[in-house]
Amino acid sequence: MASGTKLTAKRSQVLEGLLVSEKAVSAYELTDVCRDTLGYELLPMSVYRILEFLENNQLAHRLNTSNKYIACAHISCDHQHQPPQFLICKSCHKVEEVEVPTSIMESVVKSTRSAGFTLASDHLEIECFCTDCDASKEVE
Amino acid sequence: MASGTKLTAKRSQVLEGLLVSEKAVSAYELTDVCRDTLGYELLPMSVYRILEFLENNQLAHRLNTSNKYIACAHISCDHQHQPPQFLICKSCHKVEEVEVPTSIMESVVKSTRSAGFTLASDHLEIECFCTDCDASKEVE
DNA sequence: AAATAAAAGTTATAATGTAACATTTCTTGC
DNA sequence: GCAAGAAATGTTACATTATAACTTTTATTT
Repeated sequence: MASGTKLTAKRSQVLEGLLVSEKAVSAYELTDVCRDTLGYELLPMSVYRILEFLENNQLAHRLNTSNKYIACAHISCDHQHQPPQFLICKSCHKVEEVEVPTSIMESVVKSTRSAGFTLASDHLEIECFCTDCDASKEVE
Repeated sequence: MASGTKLTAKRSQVLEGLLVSEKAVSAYELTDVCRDTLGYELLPMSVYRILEFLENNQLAHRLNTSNKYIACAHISCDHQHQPPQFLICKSCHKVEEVEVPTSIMESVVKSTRSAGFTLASDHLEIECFCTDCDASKEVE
């Protein structure tokens, strides 16, 4: 845990909510999960604040593509990882976290630099359909 | 233009609004631009609908990362392009549209497939800081 | 011109996110 | 231990983004 901060009871509750969700959830959905499934009373404002804390401490990721949150897949690891690449199902919000190959990351950084930009995100988000949702689409 | 649909006056107005904006704008911001800069009266609901149309007809892109919209850089082209990669300044919302190298796209598709997902998006979004905003950050 | 389809208007409301300030809880130096 | 300050959380209000449902207008087709 970084920078003199603490994983308080409330913060643990929100993290627990993320972990039991098993998919990306919005702050409001997470508030519901905490109350309905876990019995924790939290207001959305608190959930937002706590999510920000979890993000800053590498315990959760915010998926900008869908305005949802997910627990980091490497909470219990003590070693460094490559930047994550999130495969996000647009339909059911299931998320797979895979590592971005170094070669890709280099290429992205390169094209970013040559356009006069510097990278601001620690991950890539890819919008997908998972096997289940893809199959159900084909039946249409 | 695809599928028997028409670029009506209103749709042209919204596209014009996107073009004069020169950065990514939200549907509500675009409503303001259309009224204040161009003199077109449009309600946000109409703007949303028209943006959806423009997107379906490759005239605009929705940036999921920031819930904003931008005109396609290749409106007047008649040839096919590689999938675009958007470099989006988190601070001022300036957007650079560059082509995704084939090698990267292949790698992304590959890692997507091997995780059991299929690609659902026609572009990549990269969160960045542009030169101006990056510089102003360093001064802090 | 009547029937139909497409587009746009209108109203209401849902969902997502943040600002500002109050209160409570936790540290820390004494 | 306790007072002072810092950190966390509670609370209220509101801003922003987005969509649902229905009506009216405009365009197309026969």
